[in-house]
Amino acid sequence: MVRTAGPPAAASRERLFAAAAAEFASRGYAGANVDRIARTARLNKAMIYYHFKSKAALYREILRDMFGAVRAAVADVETSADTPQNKIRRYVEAIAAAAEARPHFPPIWIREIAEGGEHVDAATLAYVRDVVGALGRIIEEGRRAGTFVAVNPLVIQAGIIAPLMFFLATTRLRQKMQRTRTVPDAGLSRDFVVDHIQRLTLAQLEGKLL
Amino acid sequence: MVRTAGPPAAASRERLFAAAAAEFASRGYAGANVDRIARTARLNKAMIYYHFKSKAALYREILRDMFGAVRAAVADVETSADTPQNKIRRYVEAIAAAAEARPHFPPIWIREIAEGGEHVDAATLAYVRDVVGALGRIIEEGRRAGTFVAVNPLVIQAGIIAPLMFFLATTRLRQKMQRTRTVPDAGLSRDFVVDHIQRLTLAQLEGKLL
DNA sequence: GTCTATAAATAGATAGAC
DNA sequence: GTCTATCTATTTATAGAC
Repeated sequence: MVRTAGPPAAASRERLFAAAAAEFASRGYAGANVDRIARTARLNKAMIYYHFKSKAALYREILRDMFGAVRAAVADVETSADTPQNKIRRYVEAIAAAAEARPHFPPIWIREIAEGGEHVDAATLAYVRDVVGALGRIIEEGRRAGTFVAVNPLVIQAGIIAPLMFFLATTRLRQKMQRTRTVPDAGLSRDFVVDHIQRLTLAQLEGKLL
Repeated sequence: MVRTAGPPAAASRERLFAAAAAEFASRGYAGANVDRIARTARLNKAMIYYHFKSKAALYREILRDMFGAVRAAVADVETSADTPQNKIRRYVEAIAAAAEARPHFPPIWIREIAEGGEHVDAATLAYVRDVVGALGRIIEEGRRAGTFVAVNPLVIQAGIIAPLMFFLATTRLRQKMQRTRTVPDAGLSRDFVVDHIQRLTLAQLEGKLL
């Protein structure tokens, strides 16, 4: 089958998806404008309602994509053959990688937390639960092996997600605060932060804070 | 001076302020509705424009109140006579207390982070800078005393703020996830979390993660 | 699949009476 | 200080042509 000269139709849905992700990330659900999303995708507003049911449905699809990716990455880590310590390291790394592959991920996730999961539907909520569930099983594995102490998985999850998302989402804000050079940002690289969170998490799990 | 029977006029401004704080917290700046704010305050929408200049000005006033309170509490801690370790503990406690005194605080702060400080004006930004500056001086004091290692204050600040705000802001979300009882929430009290963050922060500052 | 035009609703802001 | 009524702009969503 020969393709026509213009942009392929299939790509338009993806352009809308990408434009919407960026818009929701920078302005939030309520602040997002479907007209602007369409223009960014070089399409018309009506196309959003053609490809997606509504603004809300479009947003939910983005949420499912985000947490579906995290769930898959984390499931790989859990079922692999590795020590609990390394699984924890790779768990942190996997979430960081999934978030970095989607620049809209940190702002959107952070906002949903602030809103108490207002737009999180049942399907997405199940993904989130699976992610925390996987972490809980890794912790339990380490506990049975005698290397980890018993800790609430939610505490550990919060200790990972919170600084990670904050770091990834605050790039702009940190630059804004730095224009007056009050605080040094040097050394705050992505790898540094991931490494830091890995150490912090393992220190908690190994009971080194008591 | 004898008070009249009806509600005193001075109180209406405060009712609007309180209603607005709750509205901004649960829906974000863009999602907030001035009409709803007025109704919650048992007043009319026009009163918002009488007491405040605009929706944006009202929001900025709330931000200044939030960070002004944190700045004051943190300044007290910094200038007090205490060991650097205790100052760090009290620094965490002071921020937690300021946030708890204002239920709207965690959601609003978290959102501003996601938005890169979109609505943060110069006055508020100065408050934030003072807060991080105070932390930096406490750390430097401990470093000179030989008890702390040199660490970027922003890393420490993020390590405190992120889990703390997440915990305080996710009460609803955690309840939502718990309806199916997949994850236990027991033991996740306010005091537990503050204590945990204090230990975590000191462990970093004392170089115990290396 | 893609567009223009428009309906329909919502929301920020103001005028003016009391 | 407080209200009602209204203006104006924005925005989600749809109808219908191509």
